Amino acid sequence: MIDPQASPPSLTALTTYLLSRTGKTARSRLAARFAERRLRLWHHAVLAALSDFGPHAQRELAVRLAVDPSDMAKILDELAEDGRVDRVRDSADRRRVTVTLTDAGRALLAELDAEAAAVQEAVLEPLTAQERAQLNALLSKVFTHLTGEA
Amino acid sequence: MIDPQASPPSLTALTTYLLSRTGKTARSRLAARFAERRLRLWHHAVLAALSDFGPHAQRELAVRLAVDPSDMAKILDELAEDGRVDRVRDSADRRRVTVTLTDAGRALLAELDAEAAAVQEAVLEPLTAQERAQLNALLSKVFTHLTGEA
DNA sequence: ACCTATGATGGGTACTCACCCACTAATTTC
DNA sequence: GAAATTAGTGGGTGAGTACCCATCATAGGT
Repeated sequence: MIDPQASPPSLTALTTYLLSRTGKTARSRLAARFAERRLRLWHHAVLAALSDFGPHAQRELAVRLAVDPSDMAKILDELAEDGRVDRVRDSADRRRVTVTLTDAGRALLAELDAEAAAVQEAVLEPLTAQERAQLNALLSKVFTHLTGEA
Repeated sequence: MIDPQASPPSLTALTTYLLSRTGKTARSRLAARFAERRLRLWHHAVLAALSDFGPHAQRELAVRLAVDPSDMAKILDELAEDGRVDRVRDSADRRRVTVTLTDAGRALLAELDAEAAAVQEAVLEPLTAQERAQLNALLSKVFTHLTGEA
């Protein structure tokens, strides 16, 4: 019987391969948890953006998260349906819709954050607190480099 | 104007978020390079597995790389069409097909490895050699933990 | 020899995801 | 005030992916 887990060493030697694989499992694990609530990762990102930056016009949200405005509308539909966000027409510019986080939205965000933390705990389990800090610092460098160069 | 690069801090604080994002860009960059050759990442993985472990029966390859046997057949179709692998019926068990890397396959693998190295160089550019070694060691721990627990 | 199990293959399906176009309403420009 | 621009929305499309099933040839068990 062949061990399915044994990936080719010439691949596991690549840091980007490890990055890709571990990132993928982390994302899919969280996505699976969210799916039980009929939510996707974008819902979490939108709630987080609203919490971090305050109310947004829809288009601003879409630009910030690099999502198609049309898709953002659909995501907000679902969040608004459950009362997680409020959408109110801007009285100054009646084309715009200002999106605000509701209390229910804040509550949901806290739950989703907890889910994310739980997944992270499971993924980073073999690392000490020091190593986790190291990893985060290294990845932050890479991330800002990647997002900054585009 | 809103900066599209500015992700919510509460997300970038999550190591798994950074893991997911950086892994995704690394993978998609390499996939884009491979696509120019009409290849996908699986082609690289298959060639690497054949190089690292030697000839395989098709099913063994599929199990090892966790790919559906049906999909493996299609991948090998494409590699065989360009003469990158040889597929010969096993004379002992004529159901099995033994897949072997050809010289042309080895040559292609070298090129794909170079592409992967180039992408990795671009992604990890801001890190020193020491930091890269650290990152690789940390990710290796996480990776073996994740693949081992399933 | 018969029955069951296995390897390879072809074909098709379901699902996600990013993307794009058309349309309406409202605003700005000239 | 007519024309051009912008915000939001609905609808649809195409690529990519992971499955799943049916089939055929071959082996192995009894």
